[in-house]
Amino acid sequence: VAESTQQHVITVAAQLGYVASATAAGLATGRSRAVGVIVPKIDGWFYSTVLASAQNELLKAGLDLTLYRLGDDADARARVFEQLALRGRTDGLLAVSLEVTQEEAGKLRAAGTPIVSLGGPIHGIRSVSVDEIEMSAVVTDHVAQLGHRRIALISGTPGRSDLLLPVKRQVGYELALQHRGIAVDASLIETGSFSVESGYQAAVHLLRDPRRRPTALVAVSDEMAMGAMLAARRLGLEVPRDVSVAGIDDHEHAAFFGLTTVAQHPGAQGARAVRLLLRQLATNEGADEALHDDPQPFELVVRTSTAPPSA
Amino acid sequence: VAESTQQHVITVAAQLGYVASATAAGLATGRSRAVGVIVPKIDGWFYSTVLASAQNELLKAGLDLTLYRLGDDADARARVFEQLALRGRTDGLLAVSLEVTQEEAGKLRAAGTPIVSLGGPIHGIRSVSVDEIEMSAVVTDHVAQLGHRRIALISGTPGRSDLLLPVKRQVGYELALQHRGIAVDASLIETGSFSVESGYQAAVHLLRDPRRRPTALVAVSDEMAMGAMLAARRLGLEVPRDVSVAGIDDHEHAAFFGLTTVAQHPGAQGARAVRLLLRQLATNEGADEALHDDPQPFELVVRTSTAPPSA
DNA sequence: ATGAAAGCGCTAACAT
DNA sequence: ATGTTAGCGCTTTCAT
Repeated sequence: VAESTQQHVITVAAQLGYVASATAAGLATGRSRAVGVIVPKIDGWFYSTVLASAQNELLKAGLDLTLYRLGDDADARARVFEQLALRGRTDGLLAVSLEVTQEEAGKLRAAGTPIVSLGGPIHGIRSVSVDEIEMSAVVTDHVAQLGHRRIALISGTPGRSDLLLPVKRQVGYELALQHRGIAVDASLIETGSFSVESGYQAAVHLLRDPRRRPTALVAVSDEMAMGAMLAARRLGLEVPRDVSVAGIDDHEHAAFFGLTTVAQHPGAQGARAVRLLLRQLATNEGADEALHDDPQPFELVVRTSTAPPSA
Repeated sequence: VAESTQQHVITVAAQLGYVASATAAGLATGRSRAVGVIVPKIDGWFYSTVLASAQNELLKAGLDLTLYRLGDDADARARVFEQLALRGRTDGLLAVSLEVTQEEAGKLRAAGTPIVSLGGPIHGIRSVSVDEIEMSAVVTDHVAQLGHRRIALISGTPGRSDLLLPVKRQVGYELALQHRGIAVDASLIETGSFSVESGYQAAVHLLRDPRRRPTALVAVSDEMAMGAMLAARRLGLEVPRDVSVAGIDDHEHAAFFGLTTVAQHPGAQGARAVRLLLRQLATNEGADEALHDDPQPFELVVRTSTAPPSA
């Protein structure tokens, strides 16, 4: 074919706005150039950060991101798994903080695509996560090491989809105390729902009575820790003079609040999970690699909300 | 065919985990059973709420949601529009708070699918949005009506993708003041970046000097208003005794802060936009309906952060 | 009513 | 190296 003719065809095609049909290509190749990301919810700093970086990484590879959000409603959750079963819609799956029933795990497998999980260990699949227990133990130990003995915990009620998270973090707290020879006192443990407001309420309960007041307060999430700081101030207590407060996560607002916390890096985790998935897609290798957890880094960030007890 | 044979086939198919290939169906029908949602970013209360409800609504209809996030990076933004041009990946597009260049608008149109926009008027396409100017005027007027005269504004620097939003809200503020016969004082206008922290900084600037201090403070978003409340407290001022503070949006934390604001309903807006899109998909009708804005409801929510000036 | 066949628009394997 | 052709797995139209 003559050079000029080729040029002409290209020009005309462009003018007509021709673009190759992704669907047809998909049929022919058997790949959809899309990966599904399953999240429990999308509001909340952790999820949106993971999602943003996953999207970024996928976009670089020219892959679409199909979003599946489970939500609180059991009905919607069921619909998601149904939809996922529609084989061939995605080339791979990224499951974020997902804890699934046996049946759901089956549907996931039935999707027949590579899966990588982030932050939620699903039996038999590659997972990227941090050591929640250790992370929690690290902050708790930091507080204990400052000399505190009456260290309260604002724990969390597990949601439908992330059951283990608060439990693990509570275990870390207990382990750290035991390690320092401090007895775990159940009356020093309150439960919140991961929101700022619930942290506020829990802290009010814990701090209200001056006789029983702890000298330090560890919250299982930064958002609850911020609520606790607000509560302390409202009760006329100064942080860290009257109470130390520490959280877990290194939320985007943590620096603003001067909150001592353990930082994890959801963006990096998301990117890593996607790259893992991409590699699996490229090499078509399934379970050849070690499936066990791939522990992600975290580090203690000491700011101004913790100090030795003033007594 | 015998009844029993039919049953048998169905059973075997189920056992094999057979599911119809969405791709093949897509090729045959010309529809992908997915809609693309374009957002500037996904962190932030407004976007994640819209996204969640859009996802919900789509799921009910059995449609996938393909997420396109523009991000701050021009490169990534360009890639998104490229990707979108891959015709046939989506049956429709929902553009959230999107402001596009001429060229980008062209690519959007080239996608050849129905588009509905939410919160960002794009020339020639159906859009669901609130009257930003009026919304802002309503809070400002509420504050003025309480008797305040020195009313400061924490405005916003427009992001790459939502240029007009802060401008419109500032216009609403100015209009409301003029309406009450109050001169707009440029020294009473600070600019933030929509974050809690930037609201804090802006408020510090505005409130630091007791002689020039405004008696009330309107922020162009609730997050900045919360930052302002925190700043006021830090400066030893009590809200609303020493300064009134009001915001716009009715953020999920607004009630917790006792913040007076104007509520808009991103969830309802998202659901409405999706339903509009769905109808367009079903009826294949393009521009037959009125394209002009479809104003969404909002209402003033008076809480405890505003009161008459104490002087 | 049921079944056969002709595409949908690509990719990949083939023959030239 | 280039051009040709046979599918990919559905939907839909057409003949039975």
